Amino acid sequence: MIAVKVSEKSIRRLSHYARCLRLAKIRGESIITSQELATNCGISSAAVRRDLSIYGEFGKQGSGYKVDDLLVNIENILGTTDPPSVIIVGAGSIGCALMISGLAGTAGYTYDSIFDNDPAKIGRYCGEKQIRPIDEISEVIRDKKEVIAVIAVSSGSGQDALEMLVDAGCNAILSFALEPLKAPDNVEVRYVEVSTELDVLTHSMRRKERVN
Amino acid sequence: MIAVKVSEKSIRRLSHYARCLRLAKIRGESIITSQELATNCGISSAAVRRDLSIYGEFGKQGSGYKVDDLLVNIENILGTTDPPSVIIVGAGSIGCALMISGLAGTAGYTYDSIFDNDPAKIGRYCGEKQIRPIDEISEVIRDKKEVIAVIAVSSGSGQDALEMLVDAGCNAILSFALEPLKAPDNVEVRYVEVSTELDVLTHSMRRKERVN
DNA sequence: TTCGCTTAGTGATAGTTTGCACAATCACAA
DNA sequence: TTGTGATTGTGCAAACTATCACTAAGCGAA
Repeated sequence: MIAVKVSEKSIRRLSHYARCLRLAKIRGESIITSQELATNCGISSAAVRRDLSIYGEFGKQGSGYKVDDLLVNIENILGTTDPPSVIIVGAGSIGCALMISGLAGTAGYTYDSIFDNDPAKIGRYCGEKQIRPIDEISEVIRDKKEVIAVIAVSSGSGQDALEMLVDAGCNAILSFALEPLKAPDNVEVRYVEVSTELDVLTHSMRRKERVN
Repeated sequence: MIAVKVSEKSIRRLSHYARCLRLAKIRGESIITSQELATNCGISSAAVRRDLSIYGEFGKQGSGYKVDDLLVNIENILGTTDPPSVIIVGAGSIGCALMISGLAGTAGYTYDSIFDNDPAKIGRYCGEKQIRPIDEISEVIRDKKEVIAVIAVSSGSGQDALEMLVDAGCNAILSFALEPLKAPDNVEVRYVEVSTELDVLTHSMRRKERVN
């Protein structure tokens, strides 16, 4: 496959399409149109077609896209055909909740293990898995080769966690920490920013009041 | 204040600036430059100045921005000077974790209450707060006037939860549910999409392998 | 087959966002 | 007061993104 350079927004949308396709598959549908995908994802059908056409011609004029084939193709593009393991750093309430709630309905990710540096927590269970001491992280990362790490440590320790992960060879991180983290260029860091989402909601709510 | 029409991206960045400013305040700094804000948020200083100049001239050439004043101004713009209450629908692991972990370090949001429809859970504690029956939601929303609701229910029940909230008068929702939700135009819905973030990370990781 | 209907793929266009670069302005020191 | 160094606010160009609207192609019925 040719590695096309494409925007992050487009990749996010591919992820949404994949989710819709999985649902359509469950419903037993075998064909889906750009219009249906668009409605499900809240965008225009032209956007859907454009996103998909970047990578090839997956559809058939007059009918639409084969659900199974398109899903396979998108998972190929995303690389989620054989998804990497996910580990969690920090067995606080958020870390444990992620572990327990699992990732059902996603591309097939599974939480492999969870770590903490608090001796009192080590050995306890989060769902099925026991909390492991943090020094075992590098071993796990080396074994798995490819790992996405979720940082769910308490405020202020995010940067330390990141550095430990990077040293161990991890290059994909999803952080729930509030603070912005610094990482080398070859490491991709993304954030789940609950507080920013709340700010955006507040802004929109208050703006409406002003306008009305 | 004039209600300027502005992009969501810009609002998100304002939220980040606010966070940086709070940290700077804690560190005891009284002046901050666009360059410092930019470095902290991982963007260019021109972007910072542009975002801020949309709403007024908050800075002083030659020195920078007064930390306190700028923070007040941004909180005014976002509407977070007096932030709305946040309620949680769904006392599963994620809902409870949010309640427990709290919102320290944010604009000052507090989780007001948490609801579930499972009789077995009602009355139990999530941190300080007892889980309340779901039929009390509309009462709470009416009392508070302005509420942001976090949907953290199990897969498949997201739409039901949303409709109940909308009926009760809530018009700002943050959903952790996987499925895309349908809502009236006057209701703002945002999503925390852990699985999409993982997909984006996987894509970036796998793309690097191909290129190298 | 042929016609009419549906839908994918895409060139062109309009709209947004970003980044550069510089004039205007301020603080401060001599 | 005058000169120097720093930093803001912004015009402009370039890059990027979304949208329209059309062509080409497939499907099914008569």
